[in-house]
Amino acid sequence: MVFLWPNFSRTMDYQFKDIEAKWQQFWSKNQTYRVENNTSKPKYYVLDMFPYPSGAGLHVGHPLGYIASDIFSRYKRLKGFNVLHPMGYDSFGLPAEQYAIQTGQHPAITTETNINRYREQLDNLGFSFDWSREVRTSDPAYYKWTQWIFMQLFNSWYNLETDKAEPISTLIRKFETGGSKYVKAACDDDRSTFTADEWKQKSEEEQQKEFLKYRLTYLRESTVNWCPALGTVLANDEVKEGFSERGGHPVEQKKMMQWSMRITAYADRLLQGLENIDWPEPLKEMQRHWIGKSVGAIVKFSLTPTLSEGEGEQKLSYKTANPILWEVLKANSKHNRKEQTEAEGLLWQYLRDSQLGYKIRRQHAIDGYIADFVCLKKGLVIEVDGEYHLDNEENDALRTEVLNKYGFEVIRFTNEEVAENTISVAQKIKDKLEHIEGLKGGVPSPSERARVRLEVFTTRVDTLFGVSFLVIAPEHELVPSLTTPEQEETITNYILQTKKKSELDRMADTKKTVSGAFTGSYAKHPITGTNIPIWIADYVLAGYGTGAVMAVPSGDQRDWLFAKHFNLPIIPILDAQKDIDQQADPTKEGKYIHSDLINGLTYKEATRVLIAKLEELGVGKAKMNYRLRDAIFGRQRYWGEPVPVYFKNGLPYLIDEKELPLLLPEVDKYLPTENGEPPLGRAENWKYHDQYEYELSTMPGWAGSSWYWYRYMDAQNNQAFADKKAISYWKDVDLYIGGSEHATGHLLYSRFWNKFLKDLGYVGEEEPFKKLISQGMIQGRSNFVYRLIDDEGKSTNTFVSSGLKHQHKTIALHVDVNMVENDVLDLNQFKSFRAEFANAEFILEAGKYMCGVEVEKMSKSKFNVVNPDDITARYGADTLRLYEMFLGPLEQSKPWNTNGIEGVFKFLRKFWKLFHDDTFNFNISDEEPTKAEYKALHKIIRKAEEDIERFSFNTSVSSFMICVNELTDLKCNKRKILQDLVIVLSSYAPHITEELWTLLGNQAGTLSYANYPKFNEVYLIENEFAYPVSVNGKMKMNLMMSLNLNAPEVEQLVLANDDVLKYLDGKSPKKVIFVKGKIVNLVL
RNA sequence: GCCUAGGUGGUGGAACUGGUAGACACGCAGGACUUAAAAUCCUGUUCGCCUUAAAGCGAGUGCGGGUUCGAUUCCCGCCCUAGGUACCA
Repeated sequence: MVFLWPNFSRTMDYQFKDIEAKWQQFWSKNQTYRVENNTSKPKYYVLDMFPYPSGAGLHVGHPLGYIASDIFSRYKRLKGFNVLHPMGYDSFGLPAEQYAIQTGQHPAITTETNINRYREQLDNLGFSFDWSREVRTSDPAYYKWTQWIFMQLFNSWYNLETDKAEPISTLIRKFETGGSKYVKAACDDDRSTFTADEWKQKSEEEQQKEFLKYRLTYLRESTVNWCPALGTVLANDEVKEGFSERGGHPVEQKKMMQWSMRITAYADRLLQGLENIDWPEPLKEMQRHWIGKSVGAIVKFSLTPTLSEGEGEQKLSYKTANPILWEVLKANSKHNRKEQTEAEGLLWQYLRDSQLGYKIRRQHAIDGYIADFVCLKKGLVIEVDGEYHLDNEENDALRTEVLNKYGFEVIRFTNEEVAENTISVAQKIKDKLEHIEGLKGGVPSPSERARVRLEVFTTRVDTLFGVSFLVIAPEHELVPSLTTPEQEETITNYILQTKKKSELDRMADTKKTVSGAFTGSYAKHPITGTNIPIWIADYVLAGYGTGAVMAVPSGDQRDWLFAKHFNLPIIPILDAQKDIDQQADPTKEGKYIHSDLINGLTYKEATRVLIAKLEELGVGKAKMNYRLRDAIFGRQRYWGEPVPVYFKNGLPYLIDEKELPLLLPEVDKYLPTENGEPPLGRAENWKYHDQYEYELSTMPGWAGSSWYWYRYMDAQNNQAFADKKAISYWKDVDLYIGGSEHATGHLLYSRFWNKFLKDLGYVGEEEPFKKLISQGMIQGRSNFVYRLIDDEGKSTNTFVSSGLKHQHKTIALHVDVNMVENDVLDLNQFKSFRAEFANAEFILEAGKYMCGVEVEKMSKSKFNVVNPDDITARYGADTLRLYEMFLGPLEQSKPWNTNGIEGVFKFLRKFWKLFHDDTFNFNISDEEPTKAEYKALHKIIRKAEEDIERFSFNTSVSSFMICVNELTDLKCNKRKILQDLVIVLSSYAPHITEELWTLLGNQAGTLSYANYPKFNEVYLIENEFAYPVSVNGKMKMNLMMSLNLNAPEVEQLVLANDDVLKYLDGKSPKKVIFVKGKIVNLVL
């Protein structure tokens, strides 16, 4: 291929426009950066976080990381690596859908338009991406594999014994051979217990239901931000203070059945993995905190009977409801009986009047819940659930747990089961009733209930003897049973008060006010047996740990405040605790006091001894606790991956793998249906095999990005998400550059999926991203003009320069930064900016209008957006690339300021001039370079190498400038120097160097694969050095001396020097410090 | 509150392992070239004092201490800024 370009560069100054266009075309046509998977070269994988293609296009902040990664990739290529440096688009997402709702345009179309614009902008910057590997998450050929991974997750469970994910088939084998007993899994809390025989007798549906409790992706009821006015679910960041960000409509918390990912199974591995990856410490800290592992202990406090004698052993017969809630429950129960569902009505006909031989009650209150049906004698609760448990206020799992605690067993049926086969359901109930052992003596008495133990989680089990009270969350399930009649009113009031408070909480300041209420009950200390009062308080959260804490006022500030406020004892436990009458002292130093069997021990010893003791007594054990929750994996949106699932009898099943991808169906509108179903509910005739309902929610934004780095390895493969050979060659990402805003989202989910894929043997590495650099944000730098206000407070058409504004009454207006240079306003541009400014008058300072400055987020509304296209048009891509790096350290956030760009542009012109004579004729000499010239070159060879390796791009740009300044001073135009300099600079400024590379007589396109010049120390060795001579550490003068001299020789020379003697003031120094090659210091 | 990063001229920043603080660049000031402007080149530019000048003196890396012959760098206490996070037991 021959390029016919005018030979302009031989007769003209640096023409960046033509040069850059020429090489961008050349690289594209010749596929210069196409990467092969089969080479003998070592691999290096450099990845950027791929962008979401928004309608606004790129601003100068976006390419910062791409430039850095491109420099690094080009550098590694010169160093002989086979570098994978791909780019793609995270193209599913909300903005496109929002736009579609507003305009009716299909999101695929607007996404395509945006991608094309992004591509054009990226192409302008001279990146060495291999575009043949581009991925788009919204492309069916891509999301086919996202769906496929979802299916693998659905078909897997987490075996705690092998500590990895395994196919469900291994779980089945375990159930069939040993029942549920020996299965150790990360699973739902409400899993059933059964023997192998019982398992085999279970129906297919019962088995499926049980699997769902183990699968790594499963259905769970979760709370979402539901906005009735918009008819949609909102993300957390779309909700501002309880209202939707768009439109300001009220948002409510609603429970919905949602797909979830069992990321908690991997909590510990996600934590451990952080030890072995080279990520910024703050980012790792964020993930650690997000996972929130606390190593502690569960301690069980038994409860002492709370009711007065006589009452104590009385059976409650059928009065099983919680007395506090009775009025409410009674009303609910009545309402429910009237509004019973069809299925409940059907079933009741078979259960009523002891037809089964047992007395069954319906809508019967137990504690704080209403059971659909209950047989009190046998202690069996029968629940009929809607498919999505729509009626459900409480969490089913919690409910079952509570009922189990009181000795009830719970069996559940779905509406469909009952409706389709009422008789067999009734028969199952009868069987159960006949086989169940039943409650001993019926319903538990208060004292029996009191035998329930209160579990607390603590990270400081060593403080056990400093416990002076227990605090449980107001929502804790045992609150009703623990409340004595005398305290009923107080407790009820407090619960009401907390409920109100949580609503107002957001408005209120964060100042801590102490509040709580005494339940009237006591617990026994597990070791000493003393009575400990039980309180409720809202500083204890129901959702963390066990929802109950043992309060140690001497060691915990919140407990301390509580104790002071309610006049509870504060027990010192360590001899090192100080001032505990002033505040809590959480120290672990010193020896224990007042602490029974651990008196005199240290923290470490005490913890070990106590846990052993608790375990021996069966009242506690060591326990790990995590803050991490399972991740919701569903959005009630259109523009996302469809979930490859259909429902049969209310249970989810996967579609056949051969049927992938499950394509996103066409819909008439991108809004929810009238019944509040997600937009996919609008799709016509969209049924699995024309009969079963598909899942209507789509996958969240992070689905497609949780594995995309593997797709780049083998982007066109339609047999697998990537070929095994490609994966074993590229392995993992060596360098990942992106924004730290993805710290706990994308970066955690990606690690999770990677570990899962590794467990199943699809990939080889435990961690996907070996090294990660988080780039700083580029902020906007806004400019302001100051408009005079007249006496009546009205705006005038006169504007005053920033330096004089304090002499007048003014208001500040944002002014477009593109009509401001070095904070000086271009008055003509300003006048033509808006009609109202056409006749504007100005009060100038020193003949100029100076604008005010503020650093803000870069956004259109603040008129501070700088488009990279404008910069490249004016200065070229090479200048922009260098300038973005020159701005400062990559990891630091900084405002964009175009002010310094001239300096970088001048540098490139100076560099160009080295190769040309005064009339811009290409002019290079083959003479042997001088020592000084070699020195300048080898300094930059080493410096650029060191700086790139530590990602200090700003300092290397400075060093390039120094080098070119030196060579200019030396009037160097020697090939031996300049050709190597071209290679070293090429990763930063690829266009100008390609041009000069060919002018030097090299083959076009070969620069990218040249060899990085070898550094030779010989050129930098000096035999003399201008030693700084300081007196008492203050630098006074430099003294040229040979580097071969040793300490006594130097001392002699220095003390004989006339200039030095001036500083000595006639004294002789007490001591002379000499560091070879560094410094001489005279101590007087 | 806690975690993390940071605080250096008018500005962006440099000084990598305790050894010449302010490299490089912008801006500004003065000058050369030009009819003029742009571009380019040269000189100066931390602050204060002193000086016709050359030179010199003093202070100085958020504040206060400490270690050291020597501290932007290490230690202790405090203040401020940015990002993250929270009644997490």
